[in-house]
Amino acid sequence: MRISELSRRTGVPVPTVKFYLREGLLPAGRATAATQAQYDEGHEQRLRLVRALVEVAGLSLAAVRRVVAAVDDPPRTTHELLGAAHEALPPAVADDVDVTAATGVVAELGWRIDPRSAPLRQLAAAIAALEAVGMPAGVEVLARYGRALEPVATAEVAAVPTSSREDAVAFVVVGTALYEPVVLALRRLAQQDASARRFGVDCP
Amino acid sequence: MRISELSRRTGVPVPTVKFYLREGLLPAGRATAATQAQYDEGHEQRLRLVRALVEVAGLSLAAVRRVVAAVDDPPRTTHELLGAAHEALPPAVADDVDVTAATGVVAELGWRIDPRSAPLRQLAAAIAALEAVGMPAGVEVLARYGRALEPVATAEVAAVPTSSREDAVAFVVVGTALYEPVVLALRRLAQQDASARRFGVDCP
DNA sequence: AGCATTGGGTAGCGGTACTATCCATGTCAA
DNA sequence: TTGACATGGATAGTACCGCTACCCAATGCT
Repeated sequence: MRISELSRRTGVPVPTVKFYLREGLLPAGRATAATQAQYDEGHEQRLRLVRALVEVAGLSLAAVRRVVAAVDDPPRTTHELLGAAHEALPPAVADDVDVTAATGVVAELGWRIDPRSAPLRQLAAAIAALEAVGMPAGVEVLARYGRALEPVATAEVAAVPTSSREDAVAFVVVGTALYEPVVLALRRLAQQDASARRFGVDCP
Repeated sequence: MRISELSRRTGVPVPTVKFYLREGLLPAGRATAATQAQYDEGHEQRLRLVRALVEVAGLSLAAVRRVVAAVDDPPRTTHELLGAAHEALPPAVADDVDVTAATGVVAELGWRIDPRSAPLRQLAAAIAALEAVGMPAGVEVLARYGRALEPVATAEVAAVPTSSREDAVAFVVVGTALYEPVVLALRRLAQQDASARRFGVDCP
């Protein structure tokens, strides 16, 4: 298909598709002439992925670029792939944060975590922020959160397909980023339900 | 204290503090003269909150403004306060999304949710995005996520202090926004642990 | 032949979050 | 008291992001 068809199918304006091509978020089409190129379903799929990462996962184009780079050039092992996906995703946290508290939580949970892991620094930053606003979170509270999330993560990792390399890559990268809004929305909904139960409100 | 002291204590540059004052994120100080004003610990606390919401929760200044507005002018009931906090937080989703799938998940979980609830639309948008990239999420999978998050949300709502109005407001608004990075970071860490267990890696 | 479409490129635009500068007023140490 | 410096208040400017508009020559479609 040509660029206008790609645009029509995905609802993304042609100038924006061109912009993504320039930015390297979308691979170039197969050139058939100086002013003609062909795009296929792979391009359409990639374009949908980029839009979903931007609109739903709220990623910046820079983060999207890192994510699709991980998709295009995946590390050798699935475990490393997960690490690459986590490195690509925001929030970026400086290397020099004090991860002591976060490491304590992880230890309490008995998890095996690389001490340079990006999520570890993100957790450390979040803990520090809670302290800064005068709402410190104790290790046992954080461990309760962690234990609640354990079965979810285990199920997710168990669902990673091992049959095909590409399937695994897509699943890990997309799943990590696109399920975050799902988790956040469900947490908020669960809060509303719990709040309705506790404070007793009539819902229309 | 004066503005420079406020700046020194929080690490926020003086011009930025002035900017926040202009934007209404920070209430004006008590003016003692034409070019002199006094700030107190309340200002310092608010400034820390604004910075935490921006840097850790990743909120835009517009979202921060909505959040602090909810803090300053809280609704009557705690349940409505939670709703206000959820409305103030991103992602903003159009009113006209199809919430059928999201409502189905909520029904499966047996939750009592206002059909106009913002998180319901956010869940609907996330489900639609997963479908668009070819990774549709079934009701039973989503319900498993929901059930895992239930105890967390129940514990959070149970922890809302009822003694003081201000404490409740601060807890709900700040807790909702600032615990989201905690949840996301812990989910990623749990994934890394599960991945290490499944794919067997040596961690240094 | 004629005209819209395409690819390819540059330039501009609107929004966000600051940052710099200016200035009249005020503080305070010498 | 005097003079250096800080402060509040305002305006203007900056840097980045994510597009969007425009232009042009080559091409395809009729």
